[in-house]
Amino acid sequence: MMFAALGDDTRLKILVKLRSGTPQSIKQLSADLPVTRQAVTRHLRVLEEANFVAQEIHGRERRFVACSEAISEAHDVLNVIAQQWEDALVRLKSFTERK
Amino acid sequence: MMFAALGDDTRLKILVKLRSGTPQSIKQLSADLPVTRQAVTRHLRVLEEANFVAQEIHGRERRFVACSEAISEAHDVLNVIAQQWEDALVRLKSFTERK
DNA sequence: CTGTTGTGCAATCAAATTGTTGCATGTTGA
DNA sequence: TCAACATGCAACAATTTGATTGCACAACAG
Repeated sequence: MMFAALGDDTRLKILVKLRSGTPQSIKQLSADLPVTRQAVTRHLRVLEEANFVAQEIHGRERRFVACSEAISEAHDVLNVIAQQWEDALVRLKSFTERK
Repeated sequence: MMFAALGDDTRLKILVKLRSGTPQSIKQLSADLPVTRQAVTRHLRVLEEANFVAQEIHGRERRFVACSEAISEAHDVLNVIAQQWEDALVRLKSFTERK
């Protein structure tokens, strides 16, 4: 799920790394993270399933970029909970009930 | 952690229930959720630790209300990741590094 | 006082999460 | 061609999470 994907420190760090906009390989992203490359791969899959990142295959590398759409969607849901966007309630309802 | 607290469907539903602003007891909150009262109690503790809710004791009841501060903090972090608030980067760094 | 009600706490359990190591495989470049 | 490199995949272990049941207890209402 969306927020669950953000609920891990390593994944947040990965997203921060991707803020630059430059596509980065798994190797690059693993560089100064305290976990193995394989662990980073798993985190990237979680982020991809929640649409926070997308990948482009480039030779033997898989380069990842951040997707701003999912982030603004998360944004919207927060707004609903914060009761700032009354008329977006329907969207939240469909969100919390669709699974 | 902040987003981890939001990363559960039941907890999101609890927050939506609390959108009304009316303090609600554990019993009330458990009412039409598909889990036991004890499970809801645990979820409320998680939400409280992340400062999404606060409680006020009222006789034998514990009534919970939503706290908008934590939600806007989550908001801020999303903004940073979305690269919309360049100058808030420092805050995110301290956030992701403080544990 | 006494029964009902709202909660807390502990023990337990299954499933998911996070991480590891080891080995296989396709790509690149000298 | 062949070694180095970037990954994928599988097996496993440890921890956390989400939920349950059962029992205890304090507060309210009659």
